[in-house]
Amino acid sequence: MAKQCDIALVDCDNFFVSCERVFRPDLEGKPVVVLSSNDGCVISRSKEVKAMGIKMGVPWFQVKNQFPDIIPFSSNFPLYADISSRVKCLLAEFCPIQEVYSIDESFLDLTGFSDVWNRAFAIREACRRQLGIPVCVGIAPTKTLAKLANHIAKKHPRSRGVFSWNRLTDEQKDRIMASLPVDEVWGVGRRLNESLNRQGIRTVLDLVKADRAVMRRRYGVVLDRIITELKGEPCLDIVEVHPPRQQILSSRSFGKPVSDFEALANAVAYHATHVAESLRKERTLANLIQVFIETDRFKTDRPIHCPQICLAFESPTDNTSTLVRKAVQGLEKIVMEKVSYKKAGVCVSELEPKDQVNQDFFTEVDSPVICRVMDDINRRFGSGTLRVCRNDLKNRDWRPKTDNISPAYTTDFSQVPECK
DNA sequence: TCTGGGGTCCTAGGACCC
DNA sequence: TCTGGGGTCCTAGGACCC
Repeated sequence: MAKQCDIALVDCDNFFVSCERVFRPDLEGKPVVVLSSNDGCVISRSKEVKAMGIKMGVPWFQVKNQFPDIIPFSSNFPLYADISSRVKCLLAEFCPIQEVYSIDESFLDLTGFSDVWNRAFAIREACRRQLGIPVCVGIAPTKTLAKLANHIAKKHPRSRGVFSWNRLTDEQKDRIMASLPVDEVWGVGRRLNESLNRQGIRTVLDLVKADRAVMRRRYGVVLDRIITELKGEPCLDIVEVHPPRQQILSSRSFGKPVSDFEALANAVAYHATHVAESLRKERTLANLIQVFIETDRFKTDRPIHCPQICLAFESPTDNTSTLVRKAVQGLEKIVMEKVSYKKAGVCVSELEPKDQVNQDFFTEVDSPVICRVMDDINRRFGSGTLRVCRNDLKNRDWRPKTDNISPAYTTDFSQVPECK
């Protein structure tokens, strides 16, 4: 028999809220939410908020008046990204094989350690004590089961934050799977859940016991892999090094509707700049650029207009000026006069690694010196210190609302908290 | 008044080729 | 009268994730 693997999923508890609480310990035990861009939707909830029945993703305006005690934060991604990287570094001290799955989750391959169970508790303790971030750990032979085990660790206080599938008897496994609805499974979303329910598959156990051939035919390879993993047979590997991204996108809803062309061009230039910086960070070059603008999709009394255009570069590029120029050209082609837009974005694709691009004698593939200088200055003095003209601070009417933003405690010297 | 942003993978179907 | 079939590639759209 093959040796059983110990795959751990470490998942931070309500991560964004926990990050805010690191610098605001007075908020411990109080209902706190973090909102999406424009203070639009609830994207992280403290357990007090979950207990009030407020669902993930609900529009903030629908709940804020009803629950005046809730303390809202606009999202502060530089802070969350910084704390996230500290968590990943700390985890690396406990396990050399780590897949960084998302901003608040990592898979660790603990197979071979003699102290898996105690190690999981040690991880939890270290994250709490050294970083102030509560985490839960789920351990299982496969990633899909580790996700499930993590869910149990989070939900049941008796687990004290760690749950191992590998310590269960077969009867216990069946009992747990029979008690969990099928949509708790990683990869079973709303549509699949509805469809499975119609077939009479309501619990995780129903799915595991379902006819494999039928499932495969009806739902394809994805669900087939999920079932295999739920049976304890791994088919998803730990991905230690992420392949380069295939597309890079930057977009935002506006704080208020925008019809002025200069303001739209400013937004598009802002996103093109952002995308160019990401390309240089990833060391990839783009062949295609897509520009899109959208009217308010929630306003049903007027037509929805979502034009987009895709343009090719003459040669692959990561140059801010080139991207901005092309993006604004695209915008000119799709924008309609006297229409109010609510969102704009830029997406690049057909990316290729910079060092593998065929060098063409007549075109410059290396970023021009000016981009490197811009990156250096912006890194040192703050994002946006040096910009192209289109990306000027005038015409920033489109800026999203961030009424409840916390300071950049850990990434800006002028905002480091003071001790008195 | 007010409704996020950034990704990946899979599949079906059409175009095209021999 | 009768009008191939199999393979690949590409793309758009759907579904899912956090």
